[in-house]
Amino acid sequence: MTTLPSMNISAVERDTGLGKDTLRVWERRYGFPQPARNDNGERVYPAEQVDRLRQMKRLIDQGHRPGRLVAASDEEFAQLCSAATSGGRNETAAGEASLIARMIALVKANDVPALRQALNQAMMRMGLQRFVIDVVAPLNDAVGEAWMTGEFQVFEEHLYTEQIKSLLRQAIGNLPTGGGPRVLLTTPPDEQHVLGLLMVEALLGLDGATCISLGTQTPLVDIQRATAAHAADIVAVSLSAAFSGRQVRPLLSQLRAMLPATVELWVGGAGAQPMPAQSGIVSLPTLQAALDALESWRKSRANGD
Amino acid sequence: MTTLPSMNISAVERDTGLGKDTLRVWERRYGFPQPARNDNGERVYPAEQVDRLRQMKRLIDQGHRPGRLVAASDEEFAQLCSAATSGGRNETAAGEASLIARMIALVKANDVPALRQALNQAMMRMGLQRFVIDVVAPLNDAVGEAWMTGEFQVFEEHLYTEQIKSLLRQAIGNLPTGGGPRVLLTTPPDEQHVLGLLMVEALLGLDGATCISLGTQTPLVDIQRATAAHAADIVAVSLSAAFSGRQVRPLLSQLRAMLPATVELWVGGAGAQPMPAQSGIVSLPTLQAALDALESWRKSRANGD
DNA sequence: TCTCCAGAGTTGTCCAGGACAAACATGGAA
DNA sequence: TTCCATGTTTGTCCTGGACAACTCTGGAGA
Repeated sequence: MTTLPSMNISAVERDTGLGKDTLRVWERRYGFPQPARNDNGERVYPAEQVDRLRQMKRLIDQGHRPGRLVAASDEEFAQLCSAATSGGRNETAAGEASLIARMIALVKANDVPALRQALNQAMMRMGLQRFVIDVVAPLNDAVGEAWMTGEFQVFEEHLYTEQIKSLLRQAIGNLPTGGGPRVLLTTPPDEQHVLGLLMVEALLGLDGATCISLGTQTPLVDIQRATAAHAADIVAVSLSAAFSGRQVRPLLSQLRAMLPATVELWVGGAGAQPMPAQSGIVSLPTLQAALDALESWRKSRANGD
Repeated sequence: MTTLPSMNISAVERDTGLGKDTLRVWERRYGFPQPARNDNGERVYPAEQVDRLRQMKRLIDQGHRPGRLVAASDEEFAQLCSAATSGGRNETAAGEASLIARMIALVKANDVPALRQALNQAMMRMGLQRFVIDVVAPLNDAVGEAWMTGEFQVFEEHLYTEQIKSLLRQAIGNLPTGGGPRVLLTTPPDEQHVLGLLMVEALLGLDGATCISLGTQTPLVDIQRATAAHAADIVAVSLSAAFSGRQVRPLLSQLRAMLPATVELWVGGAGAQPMPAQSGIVSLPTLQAALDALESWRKSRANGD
């Protein structure tokens, strides 16, 4: 109980998402992190530095650069953390701001039954579509920010995520069987976040599309195979901000090249950068954009395209 | 469409679960894998070798050793793959063998609606408890084996997993609110498999326990914090066979030391090795054992322990 | 003033080859 | 047979170097 937890380099890699090579090269170049060494000469990272690394990773995902972050003073750093999500993509609808604040408080209080009830109630009142767009999406952002500023523990974020997952799956299960386009939903390898997928599945299913979800981390070859096996009209992949920006472009190009031209490729989530128009890749910066894209697909098909 | 997919060392690490260092050292020691090199001298692994590596990883998780596997001929190797799960932990109840074979066929046929219906029907007929123990568990083994012998594509396994997850979550959501012990459910970092967790949650919830699931990959410190925050009586972690055997013992010891002595620590799944009796760790090799452990916990509490 | 581009700086990932602790197997003694 | 000592196997860590891809900066030209 009294051992302050310190981690070896593998554990830090898992916990922060920063590769072993990156951790070593940062130490060499910037002098941070500066782990102790055990008897065998291996790096041993104190918990404090691991926390800092986690925050740095998050800031880097948002476009900051490591060289600047290590040079920043503690005050500057804290300021960056707070300011991080202020440019949030999901504007909180004015009417729901207090609802979201209340739910955040319930997570903080670890009151699962009350949280579940509040979520359920909101969903009933607003309907699934508005609930997903106006509550779940901004709530995700809020939880992410709370985690960032140290207000939330990891386990609280986990608990929150579980509740949302459970709720959305329940809702999706109760949707009538769809017609419309057949949409294959998944994320590429290395992308573990499933919430975006579930939100899209709920919205599209609600609008009458047939969603086939493969869950997370499907190898590209298998996305290709599944598209053929299920005669999908659309492949939709979700990328979180944690998905390193530099790999996005080549990965999507590769996937696009592997799919038949008649199949649309949609990319959503915080990691979805604007795409060149002729790339054959549809970028969906918001959930609303996914609904629009669905409508536009239907129109183009109706016109015999 | 014509490019045969070949991968760099990072991609292979993701796909196979073998670390970069391991891949390089195997090449040095055993001469396998033997990737080509690109213009920059970097390894480029052909898809064929990656498939082989995936199978080797699985066999190693089951206790085989790399040195033997690379020395084995193709016939010996194929035989090992088939024989792999024959010592399966979840004996298929005689009456349900054909049901399971039928479901495997449905997955193979990519017929999601029929699969869903068959699963639902079986669950209704058998009740949740027997369904989980006699159908879901052996079905998981069967899917794993089918994947191993190359009968299933990765995306088919993904699709199957999604359906089971959805079904179990639905069932769990419909359970009445529990009393009994408060059980915290999760997996440690690096363990991504959630199915075992859901099966246990269904069984324990059905038996009246209160389950608090944190999902997968909770850092040990956060398991500790969540245990306190939710006043859990029992912490249950699930380890799949993919969880490397050598890390299990120290990880569980560390976790055990971090929890109050009054909290029981249960370990289930294929990665759960028998534990020394005085270690304070309860090993649950089967799902039935979890139910027994619950009963035994209740008895010991009733006796004023 | 704005736009564009070349050069300098930054950053993540790869490489080679060495080392070592922990896990495993093997064979002989009790 | 059971048990233990000894040799072998295996995964992971280390150092220090390299380089391609990306970002920033300042100056030339419209």
